[in-house]
Amino acid sequence: MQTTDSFAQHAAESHRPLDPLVLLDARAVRMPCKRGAEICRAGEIARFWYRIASGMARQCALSADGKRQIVDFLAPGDFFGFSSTDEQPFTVEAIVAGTWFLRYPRSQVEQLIDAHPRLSERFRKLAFAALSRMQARMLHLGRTTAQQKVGSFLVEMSERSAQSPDHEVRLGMTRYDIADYLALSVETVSRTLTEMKRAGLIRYSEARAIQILDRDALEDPELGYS
Amino acid sequence: MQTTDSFAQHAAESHRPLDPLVLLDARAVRMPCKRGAEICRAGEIARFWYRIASGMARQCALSADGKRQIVDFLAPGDFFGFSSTDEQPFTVEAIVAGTWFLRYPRSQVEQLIDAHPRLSERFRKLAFAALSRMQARMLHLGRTTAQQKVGSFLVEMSERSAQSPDHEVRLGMTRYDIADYLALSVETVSRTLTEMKRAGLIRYSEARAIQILDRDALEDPELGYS
DNA sequence: CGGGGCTTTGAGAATCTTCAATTTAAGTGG
DNA sequence: CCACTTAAATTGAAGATTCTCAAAGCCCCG
Repeated sequence: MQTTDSFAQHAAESHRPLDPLVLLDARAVRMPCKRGAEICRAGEIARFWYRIASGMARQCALSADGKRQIVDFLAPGDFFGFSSTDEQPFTVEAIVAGTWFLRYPRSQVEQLIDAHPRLSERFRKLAFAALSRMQARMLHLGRTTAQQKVGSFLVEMSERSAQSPDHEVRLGMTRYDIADYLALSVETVSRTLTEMKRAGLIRYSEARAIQILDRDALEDPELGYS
Repeated sequence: MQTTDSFAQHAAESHRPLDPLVLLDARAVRMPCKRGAEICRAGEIARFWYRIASGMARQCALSADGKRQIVDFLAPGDFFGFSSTDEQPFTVEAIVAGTWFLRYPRSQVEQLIDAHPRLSERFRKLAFAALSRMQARMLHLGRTTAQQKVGSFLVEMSERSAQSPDHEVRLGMTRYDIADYLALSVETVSRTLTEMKRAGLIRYSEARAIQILDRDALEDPELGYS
């Protein structure tokens, strides 16, 4: 259901003698980047497709009036840089130190896709999955209260990241990024998290690493605080 | 940039002797549906792809707790029903009388796509475009104030619909649908529209047909009312 | 012409934002 | 490695916006 699954899928299907994704990875360049560094910029010619190898990144859009807004967070395994035109639609920036990404030359990838129907299907479904995920996210952002927004955000992030046994979510991004993404003020995000901590729904390992104690209450605040 | 363009693209490229989309349309069944009727339902086996021929529809998601939310409005030309799994991800319902849609058998379409790389590319880009549009919409929904949400919604709808010379937008959907979509209360939507009317930014032809008088002010409320 | 859904308007309560200040964490250079 | 500098997170209080509850008017359709 998520692009994050792509690594798992890859592993699961590796018994196939000739998985075309291997051909694709042979064309990729693996690159590091620092916290805050730009991986690609909106408006540039889209000569590459990308995938996060490790770390985390934010995908930003620029509105007409020049304001930047985060439209997605990218975790290891996530592809990005797709465009229906020749222009990169979004800017992507690393948000944690030690972020690595893979860069695929678009022209070569498209040639490969044309030659391998299975690869074509794979990428079509990749795009469909990204689309579903994006629409599913609108469910979260479309929530009305800060409690609901932050709660479903935490649950979403925990589902996207590899589940650690203690339900810890390593967020990586700052409160400012979360606020931007959820269309809330930083103060409200902070206050809401504090409130959830007080109510026993979450626990802090660090400011950016949170343990989920009551998942159901996060998804539906009615249950948590009466 | 929008899936709405697909008809225009089709026309523009019709000089080609064998546009593969023609092959695809030959497999389609054209079907009418009444206002409120369900075209497809979330959770069903995804045996078809669909396209709106005329009228308008709403795409709804069901959250875990059973609440329905509108994640997109579909206009003539828009494809839908894509899934990365075998399940239909969303429910789609007609919202105006006289809505017609096209239904494409998925298995046949996928066979055609495998056989025609150009068609494959077309659908890949279709999915990418839908993705961009979805993310662009998050810019709108991510706005903080009701003024900004409703304003950018009107502008978006006017851009998606065929531009009439007097900048009239035929919305089709009710205030309830708009409120659901923008995560606002019906009353706030109504009050905001009334306020915009008073400020001279819009004019009503009917309740669901609105003329845009000051597009810039709608996109950036700072300009409109000081 | 009656009914039901849709739209609008009002007023009070709840929520969120803004402005301001403090505390905590992180990064830098000596 | 520590002191220093800057960024991030938290908390408080006042003001603005939005939501909820309630009711009235409108309009299409049968």
